[in-house]
Amino acid sequence: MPFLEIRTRCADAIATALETEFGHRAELRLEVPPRRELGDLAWPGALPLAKVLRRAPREIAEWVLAAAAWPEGVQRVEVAGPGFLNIFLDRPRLLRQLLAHAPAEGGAGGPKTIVEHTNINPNKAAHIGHLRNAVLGDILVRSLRVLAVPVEVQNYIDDTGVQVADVVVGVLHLPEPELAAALGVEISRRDELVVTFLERLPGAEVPAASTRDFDDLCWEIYPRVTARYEADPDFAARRDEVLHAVEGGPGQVDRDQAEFLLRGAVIAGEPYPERAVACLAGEVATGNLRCHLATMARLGIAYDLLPHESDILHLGFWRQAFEMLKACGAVRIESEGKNAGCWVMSLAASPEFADLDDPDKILVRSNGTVTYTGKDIAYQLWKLGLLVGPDGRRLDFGYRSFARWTRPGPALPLRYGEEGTALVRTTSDQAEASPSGGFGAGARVYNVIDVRQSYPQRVVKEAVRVLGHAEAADSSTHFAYEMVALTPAAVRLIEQSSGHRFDLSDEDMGKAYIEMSGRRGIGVKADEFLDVLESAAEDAIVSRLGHGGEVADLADRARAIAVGALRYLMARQSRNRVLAFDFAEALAFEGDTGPYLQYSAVRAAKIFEKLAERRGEGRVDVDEAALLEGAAIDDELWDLVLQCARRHEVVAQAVAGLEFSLLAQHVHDLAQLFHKLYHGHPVVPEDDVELRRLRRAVFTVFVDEIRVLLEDLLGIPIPTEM
RNA sequence: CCGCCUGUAGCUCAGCGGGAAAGAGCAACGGACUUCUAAUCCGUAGGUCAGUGGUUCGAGUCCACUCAGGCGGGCCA
Repeated sequence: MPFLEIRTRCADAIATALETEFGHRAELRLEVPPRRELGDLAWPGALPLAKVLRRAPREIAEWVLAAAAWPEGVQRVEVAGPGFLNIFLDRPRLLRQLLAHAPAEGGAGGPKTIVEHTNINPNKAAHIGHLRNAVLGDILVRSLRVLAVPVEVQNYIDDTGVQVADVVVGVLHLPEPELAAALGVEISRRDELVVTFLERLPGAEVPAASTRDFDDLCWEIYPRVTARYEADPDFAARRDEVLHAVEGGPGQVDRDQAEFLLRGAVIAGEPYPERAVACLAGEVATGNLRCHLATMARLGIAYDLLPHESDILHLGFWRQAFEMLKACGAVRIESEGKNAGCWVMSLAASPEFADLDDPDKILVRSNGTVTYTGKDIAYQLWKLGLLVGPDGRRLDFGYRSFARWTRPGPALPLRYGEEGTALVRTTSDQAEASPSGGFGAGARVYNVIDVRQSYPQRVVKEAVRVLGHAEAADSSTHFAYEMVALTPAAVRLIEQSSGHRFDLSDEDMGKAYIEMSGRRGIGVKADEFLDVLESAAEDAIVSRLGHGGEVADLADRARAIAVGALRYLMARQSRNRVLAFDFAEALAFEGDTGPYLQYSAVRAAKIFEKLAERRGEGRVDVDEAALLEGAAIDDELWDLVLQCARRHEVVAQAVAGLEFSLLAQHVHDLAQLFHKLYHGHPVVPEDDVELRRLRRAVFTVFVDEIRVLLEDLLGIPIPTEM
């Protein structure tokens, strides 16, 4: 990282000069000035020092300039304006250094970091809101990897929750005509409908993504169930029955047996056997999960581990966490009042929660079941390696391979079902050892969860703290982001194309945005939207061809462009603003969009292609780079070089603030600089050998950098052509 | 009632440990394709950075208050 190095050396030089000249010690940081005529690095520190040292700021800057031992690589230093110290770098030198460095060279490294993201309830198809979570989480993972931090990616599966139970209730108890309608089949007896439902489960480990999958089927069933809960209070009792069965677990009952038992119960008119119901719930969760993996694979998003909530329960993780909380007095059972019979964690002692009217959070309900927050505490402790049994050993899951995936490059394509990396799920059998070993026990943990869950996330963190792990609590970060909502125009469009009526009030439709709701079936499914994006990209490619013939890899190109558009859309908006989804805006491929970035990479690659073809020249290698010494690099070329050098700084800042709009902005600026140069600095037609070499050198640095930024960092694939 | 977030061009948004002249894109208008592909580029126009007060050599950025909108404060997650 040549730029980081010279930046640090200049800062050191200034700090040393300040100390010897004025006896002043200070941590200082150099900025990159807004315009190149103001230099490449700047120190504004003389201004605030003026008061302390009782001297004019310009005078201080002059002193520092004269006294500092400027490192090699600094061409000249000036005092400017009211007292800025502007540093100009040796341009050809930095360019040569960049050419000598491997593009993906890492940084600091560090201890293992766990990122938990996606976490979609496995009871229906993913919608575009889930994509925001997954894309932000994935970019965090990629950013950490660019900084050479070892990362483990976990996708938590809430397979024993209410939402999965609701779909099971639908299959077992929704009136036959409604269930048949949701399934899209003729009305028949329930046992046949149950079979039809089970037949729709994915056959493969991870199926090819589509909008007619098992998760889409559940998408139809779920809102019908929630609607019936409201209409028929007795129906809600069914949910409790199912939840109770799920909690007991399926035992040894497998899918075939479950099907047999459920059919038998229908025919005999008897209650459903609990183990069969639990098995059905498990199949629903796993079936949806497999579909979600397929959806995320379209975006190049992969995981290392799928921790299941059922395993946290069955392996007694919660029991152990509960004992730990009791042992340190963090929880107590309420004997009276509104929380009578519940185990609560008191937050009164924590200043963070001082403002709450009711500073208690229920972890165990009066009926003895654990809340989600309770289970999350156990999970968080495990992630941090702090869940320790009475024998002093770390509690751990059993593990089993869930699917295999492969990805030839850093971005697309990601394929499941091929030899490659194992995606592992947890199991309740600790005899099943981890295939790769060593999951969990991260030194730092990020939970990518939407902002509405800030309160329970604070509770989880506080639990870690009161258990005596203040440092671990501080290393636990809730990566909060705002929801994705729909513009009224988008809702109307969905109503038109789907034929569904959401019956929203005029007041709702008058708002700036409308919240999506899986419960009501209001939303844009992820696969649906990706399909629309891909076909729009195909249209754009074809229309730009004129009447030119066929494109061999049309589908691949369209896929890359669709993914680029979507990922950039998610990255460029800062995380704490509601993303109001609008089709017209999301389908734009021009301007400040993913394809704009991709096009810069494609154009750059094309230059080298033509260069090889017409002049037999290629990239500028280290040997040829030596010829660049003393080259006159104009401001425009230099801007691009400098921007290419700033990756580490930008990524580190983005991770520190969890703000990826900074990354988006950085890559956009870089692409913009390139597109401008493209017009004014031709390479192939340039006959001057020296000038051509310089441009080749700058574009060599650019091609490498834009590839890292798009593919490695943002997960945006670069198409062959556009 | 309390807490958090948001308010920047007609629209959608950047602007991040205060720093040099407020930036993109879309929409509007005018220009550039026999060229390394125009998903691009150049130009014009468009702003009391919600408001008021404060801190500072310097505030869109920090502090206080006000206004407007959103989200939380569940034995849902």
